[in-house]
Amino acid sequence: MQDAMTTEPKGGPTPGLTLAEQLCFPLYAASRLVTRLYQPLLAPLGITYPQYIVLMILWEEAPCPVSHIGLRANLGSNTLTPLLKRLEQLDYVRRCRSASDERVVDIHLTDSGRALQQAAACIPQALFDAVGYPLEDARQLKAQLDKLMACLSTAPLPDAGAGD
Amino acid sequence: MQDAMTTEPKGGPTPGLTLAEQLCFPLYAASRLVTRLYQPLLAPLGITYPQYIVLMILWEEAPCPVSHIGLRANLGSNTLTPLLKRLEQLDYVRRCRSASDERVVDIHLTDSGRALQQAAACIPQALFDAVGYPLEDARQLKAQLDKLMACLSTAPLPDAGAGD
DNA sequence: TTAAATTAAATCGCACGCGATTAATTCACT
DNA sequence: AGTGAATTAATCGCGTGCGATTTAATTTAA
Repeated sequence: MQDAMTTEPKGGPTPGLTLAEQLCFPLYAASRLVTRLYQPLLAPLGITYPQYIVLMILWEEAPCPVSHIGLRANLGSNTLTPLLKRLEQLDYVRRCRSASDERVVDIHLTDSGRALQQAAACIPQALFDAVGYPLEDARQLKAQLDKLMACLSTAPLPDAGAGD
Repeated sequence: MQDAMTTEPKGGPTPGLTLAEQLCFPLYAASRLVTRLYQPLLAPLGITYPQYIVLMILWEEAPCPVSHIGLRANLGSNTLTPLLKRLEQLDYVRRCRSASDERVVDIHLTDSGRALQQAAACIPQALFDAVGYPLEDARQLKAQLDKLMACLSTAPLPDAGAGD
């Protein structure tokens, strides 16, 4: 049952690259696993994990334009518009076209939306308690992820065949 | 228009938990960013990032049942069945019901599917070169992610209201 | 001042993820 | 053998993500 394929420096093609290859999957898997852990805690509030992410931004900065949420969360209007419409249907936000610039849609929190912040306040703690992940490791992991994000953001988009 | 509650006062609720809250977002954002970096390199091969993940598993272990891929990638048949059908349409895999157990569908690599491994071999290197992320950091990040995964996997699914 | 470029959302299409259910097959137990 | 539990994929429904295009409003440049 236990394959030893994860670390096979013997004859593998350039061990460093293999490791880089391995980095992508834990990231993909861990992200989905975290989403799954949040889900049962968010379900009683009627929201999904991406909606929770957006609400965290709004709890800090509402009212703000859709584009601002997009910058913070790295999401486009193609994702945010339907998501925000769902939050509006839940009466957590209101979408108002800006008076000064009719192109902009400002997202406002409703009273329910603000109240939700209190209801969600216990979630991080509940998760941290359930998962036995040491706080110091969390700090390091976050620092590493921030560093990775910085590198990824400034990275030139690689092209397929032609080398520059 | 600026409420004092939005910006966190110094008496915030347990700084450690706030950090834990912060961990979820970088994970979510980094995972999507990595996917986006892979995409232009995978597009010429006609495959998506999740398809690439599945193919990496198959390059190691094909032929194997759908359920085995699901265990390795933490994906269910609801995700894998349509994904594998697309890989089959691309002539990268074949789906054959097992003779010994008719419930099982074994996934085989085609010649094209095997050839794809060579074509994709340069991708990790290309990315590693494009992103200036130090190898040593990648090692540490992977180690942290593996540790997190271990904790998440063994964690009891947290329930909303009632404890335990 | 109008035409062109720019910007912000919305829309469209497709491919995940995943909770839930269904259908078919095999296993276990009497 | 026979019935019920368990297992494996497939299916359904919904909500993202995201490349691409569209629409509307604003800025700019001519």
